[in-house]
Amino acid sequence: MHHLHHLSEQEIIRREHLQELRNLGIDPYPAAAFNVNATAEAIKQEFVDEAPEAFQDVALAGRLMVVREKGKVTFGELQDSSGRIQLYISRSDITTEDNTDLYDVVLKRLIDFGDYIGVRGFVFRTRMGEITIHVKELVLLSKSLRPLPVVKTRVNEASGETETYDAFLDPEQRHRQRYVDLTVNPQFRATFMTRSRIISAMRRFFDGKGWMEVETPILQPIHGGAAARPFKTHHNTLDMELYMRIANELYLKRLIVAGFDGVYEIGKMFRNEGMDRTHNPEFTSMEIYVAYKDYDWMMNMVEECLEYIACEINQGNPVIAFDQHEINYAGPYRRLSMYDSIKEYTGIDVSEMDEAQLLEVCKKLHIETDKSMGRGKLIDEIFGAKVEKNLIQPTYIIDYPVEMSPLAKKHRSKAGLVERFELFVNGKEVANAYSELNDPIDQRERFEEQLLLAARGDAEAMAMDEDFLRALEYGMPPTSGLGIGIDRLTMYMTGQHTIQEVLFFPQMRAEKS
RNA sequence: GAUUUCGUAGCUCAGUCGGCUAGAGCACUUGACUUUUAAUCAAGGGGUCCUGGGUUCGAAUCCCAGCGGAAUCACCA
Repeated sequence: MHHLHHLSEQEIIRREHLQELRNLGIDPYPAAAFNVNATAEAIKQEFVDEAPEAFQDVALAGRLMVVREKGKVTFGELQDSSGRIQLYISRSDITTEDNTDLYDVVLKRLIDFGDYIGVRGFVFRTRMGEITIHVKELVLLSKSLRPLPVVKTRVNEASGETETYDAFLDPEQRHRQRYVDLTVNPQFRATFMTRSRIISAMRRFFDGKGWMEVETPILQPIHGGAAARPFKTHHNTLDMELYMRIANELYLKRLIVAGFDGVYEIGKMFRNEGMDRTHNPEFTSMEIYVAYKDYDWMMNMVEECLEYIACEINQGNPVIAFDQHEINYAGPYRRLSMYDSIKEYTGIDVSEMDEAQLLEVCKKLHIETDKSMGRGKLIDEIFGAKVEKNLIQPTYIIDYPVEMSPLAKKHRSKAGLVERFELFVNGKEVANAYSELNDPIDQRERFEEQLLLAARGDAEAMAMDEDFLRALEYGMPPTSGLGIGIDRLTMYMTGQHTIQEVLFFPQMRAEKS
């Protein structure tokens, strides 16, 4: 956006302040580093009145968020990455008798709420009991030309609770201007910090097992590995249609073919589908493949992994509340077959039914169907409508119909099923895993069945991937694979109800100019 | 994609049944104040009432269309 937006009165005033600072010889955007030796939270936690010696020379930097002028003395609040601490600035401390400009002009008039400043001084406690920095030196580090929303808080003396006034909570503004959101709403910073800790704990867990983090292509000539509609793009030099990946499964399996025992990738997937509070066009998934294992082993591994992550972010406690539910991530989780789960929640045994009978069941249960749906899809519809929402505590649904899972190995003892499980928490899927199909002839037939589904109108059916089949023909060891939706796991582990709250920059419509 | 609902100052919001020059708090400007804390006190400035049509003597308000947001539902993780 190149056009100048109409400047508000306050923006014009701040630009005037900027010019006046320059006229006084003060650079509003100085280049030199300002070295800090403390943070707001650390001081507030560590300062003790009996031993102030350790806090005689502290240096902090951050935004000046609240200013309370009181004549020749000013109180302010400095906000750094850790939190806020009060500043006490007295004119006689920062200026000389013959020139009080730094206080009377610069601080009181030209420095605005939201500016970045650096301060040096000593820590003390005011009469009102607040730990405060007595400022001896003050420098402007960066001028703010737009006024931030003014969110005020105070502690209610009766209840002891913090009350917020004029909160900045409009979702559109918060998401479009996340930098503003995170500046004035410190309560939302914690979610993103936890997200980071979830991912790093997961990495630590996998790395500790000796598995290798890898990267595979995002631009793919064939979109495989999942059922979803892709984004298309075009490479000019190759003059070639490419797809943004909807999954990385087929590439990770190629690496198992290549001889690695365990590979995993944490990265973005892209699906050109609807957006709502649990779906963003790009989302983060973790996929891992481990050779010589099966899905039973994988269920144990997932229990161990999620318990580890939960404890890492929750002070050693694997129980994390979501809504009114106390979700316990410590294993073992309940294991229930797909057919048994449908029987449990509908009373209907669909295990022996054919397509026509399943259509009847759907009709009876008021589930919409269409002609493109095969037997597996119909069973999935019934499951989605009647079972899924009931699975609050971590629950494995195991042994899916073969039609639903073209990349999973046929069940070792149950005909028509595959060795697959999905993990449900809070009524939603958070993980999906198989004993991977490594029989190249079977895999080719499954792809061919997908082509038939595509011909019936299933836009999400998988495409044939000849190179992947070639890899399997060279031989892939028995392998178990797992995918975990990182965004959804983060939602559940941070108590958030929308994916927008766990993404720094959720996709939005173009802003109108 | 469907339904419901919302869009007023930098921010949070009032604005009755259609009726004076569209309001409040915070923020901003000027002034007072050397331990305040939603600081206080005094004075002042600030508006494309989302956009475009329509009805009307008169529209922030009613009608139509559009743009944008939110909620619920449907599909996907």
